[in-house]
Amino acid sequence: MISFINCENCADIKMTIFDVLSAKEKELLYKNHSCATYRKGEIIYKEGEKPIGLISLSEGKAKIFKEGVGGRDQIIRMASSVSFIGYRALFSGDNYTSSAVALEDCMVCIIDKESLFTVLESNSKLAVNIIRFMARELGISNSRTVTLTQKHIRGRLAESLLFLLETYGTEEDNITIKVYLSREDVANLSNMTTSNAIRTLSAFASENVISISGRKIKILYLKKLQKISELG
Amino acid sequence: MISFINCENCADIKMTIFDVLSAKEKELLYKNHSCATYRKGEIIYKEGEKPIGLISLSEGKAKIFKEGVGGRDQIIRMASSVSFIGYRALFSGDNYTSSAVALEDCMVCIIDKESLFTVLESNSKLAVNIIRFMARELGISNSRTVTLTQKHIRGRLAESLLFLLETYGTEEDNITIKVYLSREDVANLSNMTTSNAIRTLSAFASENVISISGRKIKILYLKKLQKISELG
DNA sequence: ACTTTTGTATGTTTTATAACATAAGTGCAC
DNA sequence: GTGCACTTATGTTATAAAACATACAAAAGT
Repeated sequence: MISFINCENCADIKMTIFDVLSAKEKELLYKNHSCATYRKGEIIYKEGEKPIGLISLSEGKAKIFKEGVGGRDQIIRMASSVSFIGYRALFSGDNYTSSAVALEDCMVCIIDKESLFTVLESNSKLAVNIIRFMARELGISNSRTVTLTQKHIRGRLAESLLFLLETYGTEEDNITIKVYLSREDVANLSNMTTSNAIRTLSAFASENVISISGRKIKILYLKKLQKISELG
Repeated sequence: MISFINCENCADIKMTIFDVLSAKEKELLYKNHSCATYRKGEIIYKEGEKPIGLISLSEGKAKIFKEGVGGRDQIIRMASSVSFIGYRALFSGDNYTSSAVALEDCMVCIIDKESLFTVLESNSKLAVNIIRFMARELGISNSRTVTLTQKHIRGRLAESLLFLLETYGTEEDNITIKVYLSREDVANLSNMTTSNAIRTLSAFASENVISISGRKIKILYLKKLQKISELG
């Protein structure tokens, strides 16, 4: 847990990745961090901009997406608190190659780039943690490349729903996915048009695999959804 | 340059990523490395296997691919000497999530996992280099996810040809792509069926954008190919 | 309360691409 | 050299998904 204990906004940041830091190192990061809030729909960072630090999403949910060929967005990641966003460009030294938009009111904590790299160079354990973290992300990305290209619409949508379930969990009823997405976002996550996302969600609902009420989606028949996802 | 100067096989390994190592550290890696050769078509590693070390492709070319839903492969990376392969699983602690096959006779150099991690924990500069390297790979992977899903066949094939050109360069004539791939490999790289790869290559040839003689592909009109790739 | 905008839903048409079929060419084994 | 398997080539058909069209519902602004 990073010791941002003096910062009321970041007090709850639990980043096991920082477990390996000394008190002094944590202090340096703490001294050089800042907080910001974003309202639902606001841009946290944008494709082409230069990263100024490591952004940790302390509260709220965000979508990370790239603009595609015909202006069609592809969501490449759904972020939930607490996790890092925008770290790829920061580490590679590029400008952002994707954008982040708040899906609900968000609180972020930005650790200054210079300080982070100072700590990174002094503490190889942190660096190894980050390598491990990024290796997992790369695995997810490669996997998505295959499923998004090879699975059919139903398979892709089923996978997305499972993915949302895993990422955001459920409400108290244990079946309602705890995220509030437009059909367009669902489509952009699943590589399909909005029409087809609506259509296929309806199909799943009429098959009693899920139930829809507005943007709230309940998973009624998990096994079947998993099967649809696997079969592609 | 990693000081594998005593190893006749690895003498030519120039990995700037290891520049930051001390003589002692290089020595440790050297002592704990081994070499292997693979003939064209042989499997270097396979999806599901456990990584035993960091593999550096010292000579030859290889394709890295994942098996998709209907047994259809998706090539996620084309590797050329000198570069690392199979590092993702090594760093994440997983088993391999992709396979590597030699496209021509290959020589690899395997640095023992334990030794690598020892050096990695003692030298944060190496770790930072690896973080930077992986961040770039993640960017490429995300980018490919979007282009492979959103571009049309012609755009995807054009992009693949440009990608091969960039990765492997040309023969002495400056226009023949320096790699010898089956149409099936081209298809698996571009997310299309073999038929469509053949068809679209023929189309490009009849438009004088490329010329084909067997598996040798010449880029006749680079600008046009780039345009086809951009338009999608 | 009323219009305007935005999102959702669903039917119809069109199109890109896969699937299938077949033939010709190429390289390899014997 | 001859036969066999594999690759390349190309035409035809089938189909999944996009594009388009329209209607309705919900939210937002006036």
